[in-house]
Amino acid sequence: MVTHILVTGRLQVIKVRRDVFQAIADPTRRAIINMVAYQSMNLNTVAENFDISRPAISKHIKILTECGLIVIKQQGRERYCEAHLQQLQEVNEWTTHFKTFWTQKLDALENFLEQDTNKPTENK
Amino acid sequence: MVTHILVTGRLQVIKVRRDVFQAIADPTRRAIINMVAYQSMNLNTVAENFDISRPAISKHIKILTECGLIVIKQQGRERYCEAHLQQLQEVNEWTTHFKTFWTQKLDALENFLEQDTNKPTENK
DNA sequence: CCATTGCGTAACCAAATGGTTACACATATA
DNA sequence: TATATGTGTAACCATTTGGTTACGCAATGG
Repeated sequence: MVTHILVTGRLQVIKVRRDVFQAIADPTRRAIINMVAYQSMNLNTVAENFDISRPAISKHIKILTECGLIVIKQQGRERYCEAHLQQLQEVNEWTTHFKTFWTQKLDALENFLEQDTNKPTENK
Repeated sequence: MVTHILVTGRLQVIKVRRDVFQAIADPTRRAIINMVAYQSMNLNTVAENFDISRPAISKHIKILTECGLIVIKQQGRERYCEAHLQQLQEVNEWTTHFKTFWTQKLDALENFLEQDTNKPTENK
């Protein structure tokens, strides 16, 4: 079911059928994205880079297409995976809101914290 | 099992037992993060803002603590959820790598795409 | 001291996830 | 035309996920 409709740039309508946060939760899918980001690649070539079976990769790619991160271009019997990573903007913006948490080292919160982390009391 | 050990700022060691990408995949957990980011809140108060049960929220918060995004401060019988969002840096950086995908509107790829999206042929 | 509040957790459950093997089928290719 | 290649998908499976209710227990407050 369509959960979002976003219009990017020039009337390019992308129907998102799946939460992009959930799509990138899986490490294999992130690896696929890294792999095809700057070089389109057919499905079998992608699959050869992993230990899991070709159908498993096929499923992952299907999920990525469902949220628009990958677009398939059929070419003869081959299907090329093209990265369309505009959807990652949502993730980038959400995390950017919290950028102060890792850029400001010594805000009041961390000062407070350091009081109990001075002694690195540890667990197992 | 500990999957990462990161040292931030001043010898503050965070043991990450869970992938942060997976932790933020759930919309409820993202809502919790938004809620406590700038104002610590005890668990029951967090739970009151959701339709799901208090134990369900408790589980979500446990997951968030397992990847270091939230730290619990016990205060009497109450447990305050404090946001420690440094881990989101990993997500922010990964998505930032692909920023050109949504900032450069007219790279060769999109030009090509517009050829087939000019007519918004549609599906349901 | 007793009731209430705030919380963790166990036990349970349905659905989603991530993998597999087996098969079908269209496109290349010899 | 026969075979090999590239791929989707069905059927199946174990595990994980996200929720519930029920219970226990320490801290608070009357």
